[in-house]
Amino acid sequence: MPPADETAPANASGLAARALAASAARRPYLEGLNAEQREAVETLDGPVLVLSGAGTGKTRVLTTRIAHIIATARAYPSQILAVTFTNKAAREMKLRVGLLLGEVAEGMPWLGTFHSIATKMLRRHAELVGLRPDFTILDTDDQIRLLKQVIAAENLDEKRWPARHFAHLIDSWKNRGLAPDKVPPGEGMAFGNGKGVKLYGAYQERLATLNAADFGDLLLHVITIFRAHPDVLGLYHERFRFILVDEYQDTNVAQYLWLRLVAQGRRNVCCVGDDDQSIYGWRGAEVDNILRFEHDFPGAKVIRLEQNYRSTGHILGAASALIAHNQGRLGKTLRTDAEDGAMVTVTGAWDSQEEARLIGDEIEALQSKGHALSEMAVLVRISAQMREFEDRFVNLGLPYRVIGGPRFYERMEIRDALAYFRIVTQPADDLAFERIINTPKRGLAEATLSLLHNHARSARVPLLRAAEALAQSEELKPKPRVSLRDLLIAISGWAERLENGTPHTEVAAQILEESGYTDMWKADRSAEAAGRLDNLKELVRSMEEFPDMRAFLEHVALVMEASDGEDEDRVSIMTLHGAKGLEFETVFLPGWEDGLFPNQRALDENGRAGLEEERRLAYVGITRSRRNAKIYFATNRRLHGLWQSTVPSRFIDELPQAHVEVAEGEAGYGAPRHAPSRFDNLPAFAASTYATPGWQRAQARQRMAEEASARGTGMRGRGAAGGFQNRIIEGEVVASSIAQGAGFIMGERVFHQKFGPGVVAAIEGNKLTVDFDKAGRKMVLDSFMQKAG
DNA sequence: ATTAGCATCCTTTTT
DNA sequence: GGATGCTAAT
Repeated sequence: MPPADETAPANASGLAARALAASAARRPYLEGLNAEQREAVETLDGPVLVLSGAGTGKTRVLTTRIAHIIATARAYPSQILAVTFTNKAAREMKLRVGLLLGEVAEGMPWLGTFHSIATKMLRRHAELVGLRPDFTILDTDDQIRLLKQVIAAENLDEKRWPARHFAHLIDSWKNRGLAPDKVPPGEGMAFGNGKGVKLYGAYQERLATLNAADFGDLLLHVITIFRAHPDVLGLYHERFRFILVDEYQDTNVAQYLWLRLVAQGRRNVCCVGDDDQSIYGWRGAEVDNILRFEHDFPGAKVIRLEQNYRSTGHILGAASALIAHNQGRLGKTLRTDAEDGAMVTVTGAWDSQEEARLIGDEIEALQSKGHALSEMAVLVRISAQMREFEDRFVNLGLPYRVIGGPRFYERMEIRDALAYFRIVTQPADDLAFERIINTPKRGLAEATLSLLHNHARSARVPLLRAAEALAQSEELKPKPRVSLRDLLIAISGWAERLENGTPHTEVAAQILEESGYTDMWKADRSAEAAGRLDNLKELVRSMEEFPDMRAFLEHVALVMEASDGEDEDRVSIMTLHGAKGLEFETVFLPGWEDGLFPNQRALDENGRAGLEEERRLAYVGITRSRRNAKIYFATNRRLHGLWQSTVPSRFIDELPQAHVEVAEGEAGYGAPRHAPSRFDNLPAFAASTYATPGWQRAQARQRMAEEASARGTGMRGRGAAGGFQNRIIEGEVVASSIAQGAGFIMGERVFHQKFGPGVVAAIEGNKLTVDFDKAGRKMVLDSFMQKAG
């Protein structure tokens, strides 16, 4: 369908006249922009690359540019293509453009994520790649289940060739714009006894039969269409007078190819990005796209935004010096007019628990001084670090919010419910049918399913149709036959109700009730069951915003998010990746230890490029803060269930002395007291907490083990602390030895990190039986107990 | 058909 | 440590 749903301004001279008239008018939205920003906003014609450092007003430039285009009547909102990576960014941009123009602009139909815009295009031309316009979008889970079938169909051992691995491989091909026939022969050999490419092709065929596309297809199919049908591409050249791209450093090859095809029309393309904030290399982002820009769009104007409006001097100084250790940068020099403010602090902790304790205390201290919790964030390298902070904050009663947990639509109960909705609206959706056929349990498992599969394959019909035929025949035993028939009757009943206009939310609720799905969770005694039922209610409630079931499912596939109270005052806990684009007054950066951050695996797999990406991550972390950045490391951390002693991150050594200070720990917490350049000397604690006999014994044990390993394997690692690297201390040993001389007595009030306050009920060696006020009676190691005042 | 118990694997995350 | 996924037992 050609994109001709609105009339373009009648002709060029009409446009020019209006532009002239408008340019004479006042443009309040330009006020307050600095010279570089203003240039980035006003350079409308031809390709523009904006290199925008952290906190330099990138979003402001983008939104103002859009407002400028519209206000000067250079194009209608519907003639502007604006692409972001996340729905959140798209929403924010929409909102801010609206604010700038004061409600004048009706929604911009082509402002969205790469994927949502590609989907919109693909639905219009689906038949050109063998899909129907109402194709289903599969998520990763569906994708993997489908791949399992494809792999099994080739008689390959699923264990040797895991579907998950293959899914990554296919994604990486799709991210590079490679259809099955374009994959370099060598690469396909690596999987499935050399059948990689064949399997990829089989998978694509299955997708077509299912009338489905995975996330990678959305872009890839559109690229295929654009290449094979210049007339279709021409429609979009005609339409899009201006193109804007956010976070350009994160584009992968497919996105780049797509963009280049669309932008080669009028060449009014403006990309905004920061090579120093490229942190998605591992999922196919190509920083080189920034360098290629000038090559592909000759005569491109490059504008640097270097005035930082976010952070104080010390924070900017520390971050800039750190990132300067990277080679292969385009290079920017950020400057600020802000005061120096507080230095970046570095604090050492004995272990990760103490680290969490220190941060918790500091947050409470700030809070009591009147700082908002919503202005503080804990930014971790890996999600596994989050639990420790959650535990600690629960104990302190600090409200917190974890950002980037499992997404709402990825939860089991939501996916199950959606599968029901899908099969009702999309009879060909075999994956949905398979998901719900025996959920809740109706005695339709493997045996029945394989019978269905055989039928479906030989008759070349979807599973649902095969099931209908089978339910009439004698092939099934009476029991499964009856329950299959009941299910089919129910499904067609629901479909009918949707057809004849029963509100979709009502039908949805009925589906969940009548299928027995909610009953299944009501009968479940496990702790999460109640939450799952809530989620289901929330799901049905959220459907109200959509006109019908189909629109709802479309939305869900691409955008669905949990809506937890964003406006409450809470500390945020999130990964460094999740923090990109956000800012806080105070940022806590725990876990700066070699191996964790920079992450060992990034180093192993990608060498120096990996290290540089980790360093950019560190840079992103520090530059999230407006006033305070607080870095932490622990000398002992439990990884994969084992205690390991760790070495402070090399990034700490790279921080400039002029902007960084070593924090004095709270009394008794044993913060190291030495110069920042001497972090390698750890562990060298002399603080009182660790001067207990038990701890000294543990140290002696460490030394013995160390000497033993030195004799056995020779010295390794670096410097004086080298011997401590990679050494494993069993949790029990450390814990019980610290406990020596703890001297608890019966009836004593005690406190436990996890269970809270309680009373000692019995003592057995180093094990205490404690009646906790909240958690009841528990047996715990005394080393985990503290005496309560 | 269901489930308990055992082995295995551990970044980062969007769509 | 803990989630996940498979085997083996009921």
